[in-house]
Order: sequence, then C-alpha cells, then structure tokens
Amino acid sequence: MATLADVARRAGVSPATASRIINGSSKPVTDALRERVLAAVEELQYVPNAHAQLLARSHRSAIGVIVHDVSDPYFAEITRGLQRVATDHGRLVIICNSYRDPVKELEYVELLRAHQVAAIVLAGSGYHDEEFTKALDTKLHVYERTGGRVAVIGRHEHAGDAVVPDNEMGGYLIASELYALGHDRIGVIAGPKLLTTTTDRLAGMRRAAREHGHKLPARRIEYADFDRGSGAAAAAALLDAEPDLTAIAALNDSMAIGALALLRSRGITVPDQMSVVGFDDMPVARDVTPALTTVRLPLADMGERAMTLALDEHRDGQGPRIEEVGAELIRRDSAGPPR
Amino acid sequence: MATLADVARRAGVSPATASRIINGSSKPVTDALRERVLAAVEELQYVPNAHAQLLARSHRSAIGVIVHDVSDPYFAEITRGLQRVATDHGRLVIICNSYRDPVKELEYVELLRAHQVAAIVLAGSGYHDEEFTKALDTKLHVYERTGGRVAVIGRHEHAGDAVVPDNEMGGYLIASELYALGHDRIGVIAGPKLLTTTTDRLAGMRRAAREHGHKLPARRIEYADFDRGSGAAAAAALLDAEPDLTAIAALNDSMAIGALALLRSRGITVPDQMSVVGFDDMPVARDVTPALTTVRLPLADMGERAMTLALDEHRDGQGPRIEEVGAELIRRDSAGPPR
DNA sequence: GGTGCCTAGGAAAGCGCTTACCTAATGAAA
DNA sequence: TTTCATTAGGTAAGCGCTTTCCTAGGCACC
Repeated sequence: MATLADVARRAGVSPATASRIINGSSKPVTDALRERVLAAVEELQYVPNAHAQLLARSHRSAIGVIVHDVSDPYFAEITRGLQRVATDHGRLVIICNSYRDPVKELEYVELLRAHQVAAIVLAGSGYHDEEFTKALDTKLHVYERTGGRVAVIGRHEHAGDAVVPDNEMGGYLIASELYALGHDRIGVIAGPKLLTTTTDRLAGMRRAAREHGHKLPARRIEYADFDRGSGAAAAAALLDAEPDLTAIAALNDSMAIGALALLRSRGITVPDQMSVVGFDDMPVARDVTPALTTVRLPLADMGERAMTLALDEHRDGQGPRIEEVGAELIRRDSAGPPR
Repeated sequence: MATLADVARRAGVSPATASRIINGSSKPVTDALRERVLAAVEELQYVPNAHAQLLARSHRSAIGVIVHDVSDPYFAEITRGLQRVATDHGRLVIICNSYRDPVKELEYVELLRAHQVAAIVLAGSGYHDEEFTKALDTKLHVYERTGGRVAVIGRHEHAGDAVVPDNEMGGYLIASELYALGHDRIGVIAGPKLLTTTTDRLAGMRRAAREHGHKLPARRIEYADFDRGSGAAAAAALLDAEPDLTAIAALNDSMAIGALALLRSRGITVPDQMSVVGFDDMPVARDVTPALTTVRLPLADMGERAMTLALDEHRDGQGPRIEEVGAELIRRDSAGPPR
C-alpha cells in the first residue's frame, strides 16, 4: 500500500505539503507542486489510510446506529430516514444489527465508542430487564460524558434525546376499531414479552377494552417473535384454544400476514369469518389480500428526526429532548363487522 | 476519553503491560498486575481507540460490502448470508448502499480501501457502461494487488472471485412456463436497461421464445426500476399499448406485485384474465393474492458462498473462481392457461 | 541598501496504540 | 560462588497521518 510518504517522495515534496494538497487545507500551495503531487497520487493509486487520518485529526465524524435488524422492513424504513439526514450532513453511518440481543447491544455501544463515532443512535424497543437497562444506561452516560451524542428511537428509559412513537395509542386505535365494529372476542398476537414495545401496544389495547366494557384475557394473548412464521403459529394456537374468536389483532404487520396465511390455509375467510388487523403499516400491508387494516407509524420520519437530534451539537444542556410521534389508523379490507 | 496511558498510570504499570493485559497477548503477566490494570479499566471505563489499534497492528480484519440497497429484500437476503459467514469468522462487516449509482460504487471501493478492509464484496448487477466498468475493474485490481481480496455477486465482468446466479436460465424458465401454458402475447416488465441483470434475464426469455417459435417484440417490453411503483406504472403502460396481452412477466417480484396491484385496481382477475410471473422468490411472493409464480434464486446461500470466497486466503493464484448457482421455477397461483 | 512583513514550504511533534527488543531479577546448573 | 537460562516487565520505535511552529526567500517601503 502506498503511503503519504511515498507520494511525497515521488513528487519531491515534504509529507506536510502532500497532505495539504491532498485534502485541501487552507494553506496556499503553488500550482506546480500541486500538480506534481496529484500526479504522484494518480500514479501510485494512493488512498489515505482512514485510521491514520482519524487518529491524527482526533475529530469524530461517523455516526453509529444500532438496530435490531436492518433487513426487517420496520428498521429498513427507519434506517432510510437516518441515512438521508446523515448523508445530507456528509456523515458516514455505521449500522449494527443487534438481532434483539441485549448483550450484543451493549457490545456494539462499546464497539462504536472504540470507533470514535460522534453519535450513537439506538433504534428499537427497550427490554424489560432491569439489569440490562441499567448497564446500557451507564454505558450511554459514560459515552455522553466523554462528548458523544446519543439519540434513541422507541424507548424512553434512557437519558439521551429520544423519538418515541405512540405505541400505546396505536394499540388503542386498533382495538377501538375492532370493538367499534362489534367484535368482543379478540385474540391478540403479541410480540416478545421482553420488549417494551409489546407491553405498550398491549396497554393501549387494554385501555380500549376497558372503555368498551371488555377485557383482554390472558388466554387470548399469544406471544410471538414479530415475524411471519411465528405469527402464523400463534394464530394457529389461538384458533385451537379459542375457537369462537371473531377477530385477531397482531402487534405488527409481519405477524398479521402470517396469520392471514394460516387462516387461508384453514379456509377461514377474512374479513367475513375473521377480522385481522396489523400494526406498523409496512409497504406489503397494501399488497396482501385482503389489504391489511393497520396502524401507521411515520418510520422514515422518525429516523430523520432522531438523526437530526443526534447531529445537533447545540444542546444547551437543558435535559433530554423527547419528540413524540403519533400513530394513525389505516382502514383497509381485513377488518369488518363480525358475521 | 481515557487512554491506555491513563489506565497504565493509574495501575502503576507501563503502557506495554497494560496493553498486553487488556487484549490478552501471549506474554505472561502476574495476576497482581493483571487485577490492578483491569480495575483501572473498569474505573475509567476505558475503551481502546479502534483506529489507533488498527493503525498500530496494521492488520486488516473488517470486510466491506457494497450493495445496491440493504433494505431491498433481495439484498437483505444476500446480506444475511454474508453476515452469517463473517460473524462465524469473527469479522466485522461494513455495509455500503450504492443506490445503484456507479459513481457511488467507485467512491465506496475507495472508502473501504481507506478503511483497510481485508476484503470487498460487491453485490448486485453490473452496468452496461464500458467506462465505468473499466474504472471499477482498475480500482479492484489495484486493491487486489495491495493484498485485498475481492468477491462479486451477480456480475461476471470483474476479475475477482464471483458467485453468479443463472439469470439467463431464470428468464428462460418463466418464459417457458408461460409458453407451455399456452400464452403467446406476453408483456415484459424489465428492470433498468443499464443493468446486466436485466439483459441476462431478458436473454433467457428470448431463448425460450425462439424455442417456442415466438418473439419478444420491443413494444411489449417496458423498462422499470425494480420497485413496486414503477412496476405498476409499467403494467399500466403495457396494458394501454397492447390491450390483448394474456400474460405479464416481471423481472423481479416487487414489480410483479406492483403489476398485481394495478390489475386489481382495473378489475382484471389473475390468473383468469391475465397471468403474472415474477422473479427472485422473495418472501412476500407467497403472501400476495394470488400467490406469485416466480423463479427462486438461493440468495442467502449466494451471500454465504461469496463471503467464503472473500475470506479464503489460500488462493493458489490459479485465476478467479466462478461459482454458478442455479435458478428454480416456483409454481404458485398467479399463472394459468389463457382464458 | 537596510528593515520589516508576508508567504510557501519543511521539520517535527504528536494522535493512541502495539511489539520488538532490552534489562533486571530470579533460579538452576556447574 | 560463578555462570547462564529464563522470565516479568519496561523502553522506545514505529503505524500513517495532521498541524503547529519555524525558516528562508521575496517583496515593498523608507
């Protein structure tokens, strides 16, 4: 690998001059030298060593992002928003998938800190795990104290700035919709029990139930993994245990689609024999049949806002900023009155 | 930020000893010192500066991956395979989205080189652009010459090792299926004209057409962008220009789904009034109605194989290794005999 | 022609770490 | 007792770059 010294030698200048020419410092340099150096760069196919540069300038620029899984459409959408803002500011984004593993999340915070990122954005649900939450909080605080910026999406239990979707309201909206349509025996396909997102969405559903004089009995709740396969399995379990259900609410669209697939395989028509609602309004929700009634969260927008918070250096130290974003019911064809 | 020197000072040892303890060198160290150093690390919340480490060891370990867009399910699946193998080998993966922009692709090769990655994996179609292809090839060669490893997925025009899906065969399979069902007026929703993937898949369709004594006239081919929206638009254009089509073949599933949506909006039933086939067999293909007949490419597997090639240091210099992977027709419900 | 000021370019001191090499102390062998 | 391995730990030289500070030359001015 050619180094800056090689380039300088070849051009017959000092490394200092070569450096100044190569990344345009404010120091003026004669055109003759400039050309010689640029020619040397070209001939040697020189690319500066990013680590050496970062070390020498000791100036943080990249942004670290920790998500559960970028290939999950939910996070893909958030990431899109994050990237857009970062790119506008000329910042590089380093993405880490925690695959919903708290331990990995902690490791990644450390890794990003080691890589001297200017900010860490943490997207995805929090965990019901006191010990982990405290550990993460400590790590983030340490990072902030040494000049790092932190922004979280979808969790409120940490100190940094936050963008929090109104999961509770979303749960309230889907449940209210079903009760309003006349359903009262509603099965729920929830997400992992460990996640606060699951709890929050369920809480909203419970509030709607109370308002409509109903309950959400535990036997009508199945916990799954926020993916299609487990959604289908949970739907099967629900149907077997409670054959008289008239509606199924899944706490995300992937699981709702899994449920739809299962119902189809059992010859149960939607929405005639069974209503189904999802959550998140991912793009596919429009393409399944029947098109999914769901709740929309402005995911890309949330990403943009979180990145904006993370990049905003002028924090006048007046405590964490919390931006709440609303949920919106999207009525499509998968929910109707009970037969 | 605490540095190694701080830790050493606090523990009353030299930086060398601290370094050896912190990342377990082979040098033996007394337990007493070890404990003092570890305590200091804990107290100072010390995290080594990754750039300084990388610079000092000048030993490349991370792997760079350039894809068109990770949030596109096609690349998400490939990336999953790449990550799995990389993780197994304890390698960090840096993912870059080129958004199908050749210029960005070149820039990212440079960036990854600057970051001293051990290998670069380039996934996604090649471009019909002589100048760019040559420029990329040069850059990759330079990188290889300085000890970097290169593996590409889905393009054959570069020197490194390659995993190439049989796009031509895939095109042949979907077209053959339609001809066998009795269709002869087939509309094609192609991908961007600039991409070799588009050309290859079309070539396969043309071969099938010839074998069945048909043609694929240019007026029945619409070029779109491999996404849902443009697929729907292309379907509309096709229908308007050629009202007597009996089948539409889209060169990926997203566009096929877009076409399905458009047909539904026009009240055209699938497969009765119109057959539709896709390409790639993304997970959603099963969930749309009717379930999509398509061609499966083992995407995650391709990712695994490419990463394996990239990590394999023992190249005995016997030229690039090319691994071909097959395409498989998946019959579902969206294609049937013409009415 | 001397003084001072501005300028382009170079010398060198780091950035935070790793590691080859050296040293001092210990114990075993003679 | 002397000699020599052997060992734990320290010293210092980089890794490849940036940037501060300095120098030497050129110019205008008196």
